[in-house]
Amino acid sequence: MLVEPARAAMLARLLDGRAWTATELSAAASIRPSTGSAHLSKLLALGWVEVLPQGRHRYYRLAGQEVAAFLESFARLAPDPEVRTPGERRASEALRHCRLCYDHLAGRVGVVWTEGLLAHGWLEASAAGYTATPAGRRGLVALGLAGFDETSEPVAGRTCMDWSERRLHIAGPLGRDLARGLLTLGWFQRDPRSRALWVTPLGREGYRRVFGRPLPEPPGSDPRG
Amino acid sequence: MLVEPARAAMLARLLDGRAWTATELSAAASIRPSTGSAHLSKLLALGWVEVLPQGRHRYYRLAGQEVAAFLESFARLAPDPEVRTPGERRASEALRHCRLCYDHLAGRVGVVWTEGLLAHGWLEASAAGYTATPAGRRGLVALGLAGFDETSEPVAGRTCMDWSERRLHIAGPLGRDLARGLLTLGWFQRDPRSRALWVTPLGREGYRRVFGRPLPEPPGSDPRG
DNA sequence: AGCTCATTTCGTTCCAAACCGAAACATAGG
DNA sequence: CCTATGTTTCGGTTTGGAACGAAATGAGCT
Repeated sequence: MLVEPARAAMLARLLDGRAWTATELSAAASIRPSTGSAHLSKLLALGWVEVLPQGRHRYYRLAGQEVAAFLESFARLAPDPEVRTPGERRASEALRHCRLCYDHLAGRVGVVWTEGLLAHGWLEASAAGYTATPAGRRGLVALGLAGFDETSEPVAGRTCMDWSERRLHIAGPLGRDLARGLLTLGWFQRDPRSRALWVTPLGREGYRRVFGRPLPEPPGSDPRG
Repeated sequence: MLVEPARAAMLARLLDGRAWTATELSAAASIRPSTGSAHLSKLLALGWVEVLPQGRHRYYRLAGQEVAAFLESFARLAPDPEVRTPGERRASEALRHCRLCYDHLAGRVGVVWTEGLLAHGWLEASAAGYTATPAGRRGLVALGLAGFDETSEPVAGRTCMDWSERRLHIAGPLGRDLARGLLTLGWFQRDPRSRALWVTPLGREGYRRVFGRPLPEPPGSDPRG
């Protein structure tokens, strides 16, 4: 059941790709830990989440990309939850602008990054999705990203349909490595309370340097250059 | 809710891409029409199905390819429903062998058709999925398929992940036209009670003629040549 | 108009499951 | 050991919604 509010809230929390404790997930769903535990054991039985016991904590995370992709595709179909307060509006807008879709960039920024890489010849469309070109590997390594050097395996990625933009963006191993690298580089910063990502000044400047044009600003932001 | 048995049965029935009356769908779910009507109005409110009133009948069908793709991806994640009786086993095996996934071929046969067309150079992988090559268009037209002549729009298709085979196959407009054409040609025949497709002798012979090798038989079938 | 049949609406019953609090269990740390 | 904390299990309450039958609605047919 996906429309069950408590489970939906827990799964939404897990969609940032991180592992969360049972108590944290229960809090995210505004229910008591005992109730949350029951939900988590159901999700565990379904095989949608997996658990990593660490000491007295039990960290839950999504069981894999397939589950994440399924949940994202559900978000694309489900009617937008009602947005009432200004705070909710801001949060929703932040998600549409840039977020983690399990392990890769999504939202407006994820899409323009993907399309920029394609236009730049750093990414190539293949049967199943995307592949990094030799020029792209060199370029990414030059930016300081690890895991794209020539000696390693050919890095492939699949496509992922964005529920907010309704356009394709890069996912799969390639998308994951790219997002990881850009986070490590400090071009993006995680919102600790959601799966939204904030573009740092470093990231904005880096995008302009690589692609020769400014990164789109989130609507409603201060329109200074 | 997708695990609700009645709704799941109705949606499974609709996954063959056809439109069904409220009574037929209720029967497929083994519930009374009044109960079925309540479910259908919920699905309607969600935007997952749409209704086409015709006389005193109201024909329901899936609201589009996105919904169908979502339901198929759910089937890929959900644990296989328990198969008990020999009849259920036969039905399940028929679905795995060849079925309609909303509007295009799926199952083993859908996958080998796709891979055959690719190997043959009639289909080409592109960014978003597949495109028919000029040679492919000529070949398909020569087989008697409509809608692939050179003068018409370039026919593009997207990929669809098969829940039973876990391999990609051709969907989208191209996949739809291909399935329609092959049905019209009499190479496949619909099972009136499910979304299974039966390969006719014509279809078996046609496949061998085009691809130079026999179509895989469903396991457990009579192994005569 | 009167009949039939498909569908929906309404009223009601009933069960599954969502929820909580208390208690049990497990692990970390003093 | 003993305590503090995170998690699950257990009982019990409550509620949402899935189900049915009866009646209302609406479209075709004669």
